[in-house]
Amino acid sequence: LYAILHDRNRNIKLKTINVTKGQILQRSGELNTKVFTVESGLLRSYSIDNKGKEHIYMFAPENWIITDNCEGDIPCDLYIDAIEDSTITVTEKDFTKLTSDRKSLVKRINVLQKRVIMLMSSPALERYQHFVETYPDIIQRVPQRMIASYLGITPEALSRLRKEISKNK
Amino acid sequence: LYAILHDRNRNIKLKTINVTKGQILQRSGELNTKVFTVESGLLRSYSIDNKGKEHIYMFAPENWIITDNCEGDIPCDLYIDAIEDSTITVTEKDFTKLTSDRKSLVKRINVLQKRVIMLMSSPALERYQHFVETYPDIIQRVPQRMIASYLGITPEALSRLRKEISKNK
DNA sequence: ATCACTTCTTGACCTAGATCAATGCACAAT
DNA sequence: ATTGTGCATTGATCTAGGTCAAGAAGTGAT
Repeated sequence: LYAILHDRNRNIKLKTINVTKGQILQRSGELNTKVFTVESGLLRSYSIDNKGKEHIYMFAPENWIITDNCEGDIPCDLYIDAIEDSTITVTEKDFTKLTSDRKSLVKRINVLQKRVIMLMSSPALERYQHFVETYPDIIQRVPQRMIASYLGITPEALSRLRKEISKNK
Repeated sequence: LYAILHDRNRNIKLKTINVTKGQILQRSGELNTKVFTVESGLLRSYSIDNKGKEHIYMFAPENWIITDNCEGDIPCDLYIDAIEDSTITVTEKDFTKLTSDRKSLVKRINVLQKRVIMLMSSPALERYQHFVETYPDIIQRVPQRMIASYLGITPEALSRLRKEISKNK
């Protein structure tokens, strides 16, 4: 499928690239028309608030799609970079119109819904436990401060939470 | 279009109903296969945490679609009820597979993305101001405690924020 | 081996927002 | 008119988590 569309040369760029840990693929403020599909490795997207603090919006391990979900001509909010050396496929957003199906969009909305609900209604401890259960693999692969950032707390707070948990066992 | 599909009688129920203020359309824990399209009026979806506290997930004024975004056989997390007397169209989720287009899903993801980022990185005051700018009409139509719930704070906190704002003007 | 760099931890203190409780206020029902 | 009933406000206090600062412990580069 990819090949066919590529051959027809419909203004579609589709390439597989290798990125190294730390490499930034996308910056806040840029116009973004790219969607990244992770073949191997781990990416993340994050915003930086007006105090300069990072807030991780999403982790993208193997087989995830990651992008800043913004309209074509509006500068986007998120940075995207590689947490591990990764191999990724880069597609234009308008190409994903053809491929990314309803199902995966709905799935993404599901995840976001849970996220919003958790952020509003659960204390940090529960958010952490939920994260551990839901993404046990990611825990192993990223530094704790990133987990903290994803959970919306400071690394210090997470450290104390974990201490508390290990004490109560 | 509706009429045609309806006529063909493909297991699709599509009806327009009137609901009165306070009427509950959907409860957490139920299996939900419905999508509500608001013709007129105002609905909301919300979760109730384990302390019994409501957290508004979404407001749906005219022309919005509201549903619990959960898989077919998984009990859902959200309640949906009417804040105003409303006229709504009820469709089955599998019907929306045919109609709800990519564009509206993507739009929804946009809104959620902003929401998550705001929840994590902005203090209550900024979230409130952002809400006022983004949904000026809704402010007029719902009690403050619901705005507070949407923002993830208590009514008391919102009251004090507003006091602060009016003082500084 | 050591220096630089980053992560994690711990302690002391601070603050945004929560909680609890009382009061005032509007408006609907009798 | 008056008695609810729910909403908004205000005050007093409390707490989860933030901030700041200082170690400890791991990791890589020279």
